[in-house]
Amino acid sequence: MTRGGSVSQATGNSTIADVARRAGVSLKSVSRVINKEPHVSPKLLAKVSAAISELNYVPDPAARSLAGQRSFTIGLLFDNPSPHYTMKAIIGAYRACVAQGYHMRFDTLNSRSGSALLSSQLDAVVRNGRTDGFVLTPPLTDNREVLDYLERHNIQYVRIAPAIDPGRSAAVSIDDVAAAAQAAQYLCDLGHRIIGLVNGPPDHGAAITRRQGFIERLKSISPDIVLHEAKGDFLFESGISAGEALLSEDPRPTAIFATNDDMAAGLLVACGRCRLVVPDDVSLVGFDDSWIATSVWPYLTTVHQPIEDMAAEAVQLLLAQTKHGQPYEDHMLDYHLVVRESSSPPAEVTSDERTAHR
Amino acid sequence: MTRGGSVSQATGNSTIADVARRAGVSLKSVSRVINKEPHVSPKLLAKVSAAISELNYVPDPAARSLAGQRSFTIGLLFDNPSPHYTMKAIIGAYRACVAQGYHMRFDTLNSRSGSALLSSQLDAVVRNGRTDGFVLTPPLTDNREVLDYLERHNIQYVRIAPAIDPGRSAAVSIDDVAAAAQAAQYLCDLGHRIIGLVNGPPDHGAAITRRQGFIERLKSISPDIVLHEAKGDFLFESGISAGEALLSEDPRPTAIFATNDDMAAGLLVACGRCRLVVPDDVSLVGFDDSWIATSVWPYLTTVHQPIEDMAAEAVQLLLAQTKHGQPYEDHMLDYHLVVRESSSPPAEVTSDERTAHR
DNA sequence: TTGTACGCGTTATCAA
DNA sequence: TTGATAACGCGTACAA
Repeated sequence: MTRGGSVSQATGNSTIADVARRAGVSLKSVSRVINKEPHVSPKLLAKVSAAISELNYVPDPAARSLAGQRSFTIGLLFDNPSPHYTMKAIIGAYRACVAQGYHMRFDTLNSRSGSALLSSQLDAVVRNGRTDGFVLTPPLTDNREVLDYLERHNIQYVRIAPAIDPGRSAAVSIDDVAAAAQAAQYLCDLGHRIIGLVNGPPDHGAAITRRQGFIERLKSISPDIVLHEAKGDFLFESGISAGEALLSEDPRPTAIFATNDDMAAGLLVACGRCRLVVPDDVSLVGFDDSWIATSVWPYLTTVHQPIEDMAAEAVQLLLAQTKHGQPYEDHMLDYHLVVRESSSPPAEVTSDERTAHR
Repeated sequence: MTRGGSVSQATGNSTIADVARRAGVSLKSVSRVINKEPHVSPKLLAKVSAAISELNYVPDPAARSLAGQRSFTIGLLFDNPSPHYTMKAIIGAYRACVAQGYHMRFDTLNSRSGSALLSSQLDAVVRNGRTDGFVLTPPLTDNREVLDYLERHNIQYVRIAPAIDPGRSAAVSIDDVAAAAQAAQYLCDLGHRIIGLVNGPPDHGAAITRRQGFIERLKSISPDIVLHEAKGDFLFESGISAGEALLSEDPRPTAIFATNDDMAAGLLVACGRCRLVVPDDVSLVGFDDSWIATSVWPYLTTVHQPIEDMAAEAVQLLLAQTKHGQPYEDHMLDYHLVVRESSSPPAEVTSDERTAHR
């Protein structure tokens, strides 16, 4: 109030012209610095940088996108049944977007609708979105219709955890085969020999890859291991029914691996209903290390997958690829098994039972 | 391919000039229609509307925000411990933003940092955000420093579930007092007379309001009801420790009300550790009806709060208020008790115990 | 390596 | 009630 006049200082909205004047250079030179273009002498860079920070200058994204080609917006595409996965992906991608001065949109597609509907959904997303590119999360990652559409329209995209067409686009993933194998190894090392497996939805590439990694390792450890499989769809409820099916098998599994945490939490319920104590009677291992893994009791042993980092990394790859047309990179991030309270060696009785049954 | 030439049709990027030409009017007239400005004759409106839909015209947000005042971006501010609440709020707010052609940002503030830090966090958010306004979620809703800052900088905002300074801003809420009272009534109707209460963080207005509503109703039903209180912070872990404290009370509560679902899920764990069966030995009631309420077993009886709708409504109020400077509205949305498997009448033993203790 | 002139698609000002 | 014209802040083409 008493300061009077100049509002522009307070809100930090100086323009590129202010910076140029203050640094004693041309508009274009400032622009070069902002966009990290080549042909900028060190001392010009220094002058401009100084002016920018003195004026607290922040480029106006609207003006940039109007003048340039880019919208400074990227889109995150989902069709994921697990809310926990979605949340982490949003957070991670958003972090990367903010860091780069980008907007983020997210949209949900229904990939199980017909191909006509799918393509009209894509039309809608693409048309009013004006995005510079998309990050695809599973299972969209492995949907060829989506991939084809994007390529046909010349739209940049990066995939998270693709299971098909490697090299078709930039991608960020973990080694699902090895991760699931580690879970199998862990359970066997604990002494389990009768093991259950809860699968994910059949259109979900990672679900298939995890199954494969888990089973292969089991077989390679010993041909005597008994494996029971059950269907699932990555949702909590399907974990309950899968668990009830698995626990009524004979011989009954002493350990169950679910291909995601939501279903593992459902297994916990099934165990409760069957009056079985976890981990004493049944060991449980999940996959993802999402919030639900530590929102149930006992806390779930699970494979930690850095979903936030993967999404952030995907955004960075996308931006790098839109700026300089680099060849497709495939970034492999680390996973690790997190051992918590839902797993332990099988009870003695169990091994007696097993021999009795043979 | 065979259609030849015109690319502009396919991608839908026609400009306001195209529309004006096609409708045979001036640029400004089209602009008026788009922005629903007054002084537009019906037949002009009809011509322009027709041209717009024929050309599939969508205004360029970048150009709009450059020429106009608005950034077409609103911000959602969080400092919420519960990830489930956050996710729902994001989804709801995002839905409303997309419907109105707005971008959405979200940022996290740490309101427990000192006031100097808080205000620099706000500076950062406000400066590089260029948002048209903010939606404040609890507990930021009741942080006077934040409110003061926003008003001092003349920034529009809407609060979700405010507990202080009613009328200071537009707001969206539910009647927390009545909602908690209904939970109390429900438990008493079931026959419970020894009841536990898990509180939320002290800086969280709704937590206080819920406590108040719950206790008042209990007292009004009967002065003989025994109430045990425990501290909590809205997180899962605090539910566990609160539960352990409550369950070791003498007389032991036959029912516990947690002021959010995450803590109620923690109570479930405490019950398990104490070898108490829910709901046979202890009834549990939560608040929010978030995902976790149906990701545990037994499913939680809880008060459903329409978080997504509240956030969406908040966005709409904000946009209405930025466009036409209307007076502050306070929208009250509906809640309802969702009875699931975590609650039942107290076991007979319990009422014997109660009389024995008196 | 640096600078100049122009245009991006829209809204705002002012006149008709 | 309508329309012409000047910004908005920045990137791009081209020139120096």
